Amino acid sequence: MSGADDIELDAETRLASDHRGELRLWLRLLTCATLIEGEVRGRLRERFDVTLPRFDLMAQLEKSPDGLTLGDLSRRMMVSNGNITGLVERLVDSGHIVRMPHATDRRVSYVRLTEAGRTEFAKMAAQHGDWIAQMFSGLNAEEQRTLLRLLGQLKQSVRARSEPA
Amino acid sequence: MSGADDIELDAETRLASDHRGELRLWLRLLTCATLIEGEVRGRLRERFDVTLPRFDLMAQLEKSPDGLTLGDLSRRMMVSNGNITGLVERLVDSGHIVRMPHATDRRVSYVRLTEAGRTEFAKMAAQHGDWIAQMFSGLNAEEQRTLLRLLGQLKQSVRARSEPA
DNA sequence: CTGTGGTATTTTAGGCTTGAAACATGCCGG
DNA sequence: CCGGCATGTTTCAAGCCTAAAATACCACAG
Repeated sequence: MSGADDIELDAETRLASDHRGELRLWLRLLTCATLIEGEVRGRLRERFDVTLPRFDLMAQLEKSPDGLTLGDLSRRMMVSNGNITGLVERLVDSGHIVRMPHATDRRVSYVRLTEAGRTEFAKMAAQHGDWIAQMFSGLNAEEQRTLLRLLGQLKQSVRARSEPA
Repeated sequence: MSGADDIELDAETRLASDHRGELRLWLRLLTCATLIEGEVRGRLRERFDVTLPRFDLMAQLEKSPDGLTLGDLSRRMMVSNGNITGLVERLVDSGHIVRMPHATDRRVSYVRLTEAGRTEFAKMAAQHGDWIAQMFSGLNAEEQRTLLRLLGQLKQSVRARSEPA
């Protein structure tokens, strides 16, 4: 690909390869994500002395009371396998989660919240929801719906053009 | 703003503290950012053997031909000071950028692209623009405008509710 | 001058993250 | 049974990132 006969400047000012609009949009999206993430990270650390990746992992487990394998976690959190190994190790050390062997397949290890982990997570999640809601409160219900829809489209668009697996 | 009379009609299903909609929106925003970032990171590594943070730093310098201080970089890239120190060190080692002392203030150090750095960056930036444009191509011009506007609102909303400095 | 408070950068300790290679098992055709 | 390929997890080296403390310097009041 990239053939691009961008030699000719089409119409008047805009070259065939002028992607400023999309770059601007991407930059703004990234700024929003970075701002929100930074805010959440700081508050979790201050008020609960927990890191964002740990919180995210616990959130995944909360949604799956029967436990998840490390591979499940890796896919759902969209991070590498090796990353999960370390995260799980630290959360086991702190008593928030436990490992359980798979009944028959000795390769896989399930992981789930402990009682203490679930209790702790519930407190954090409640606050977390409030923080997020507050940060999005500058958009009314319809604007939120529109944003959700457009981001859904974007997600599909990105997926379609990245890993056509 | 924020008024949100969510009292009405939450009689049965929706509690006052139900922030599922906002959480869903945040999750989707984060997914989009993660997907795009991962895609860009992978391609930069494969085709140019460069990391995303290095690319980002060079992009900032490209926009400021007269150079930037480490503090400028830290603020614009929204990362910590210490992070910039290490990033700059590696980019100096690889010959992409150079440090220049401030004329009178010996605390500050300016940094700018070398000729080689600028040339290398130009190649990367052209590709980068194409990748981004392609990933956003599932949205038409109007949808992109709307998304840009809503993200702008979100950005303001987050800023207003985080650091009222 | 000289202390005092502020700004720019670096250092430090710890944790997160990746991609690739190594391990450990499971599965299956022959 | 057994070799070979696939799958799940860990290890490894390198780099990214943060918050906080330390360092270096400037400016300015006295």
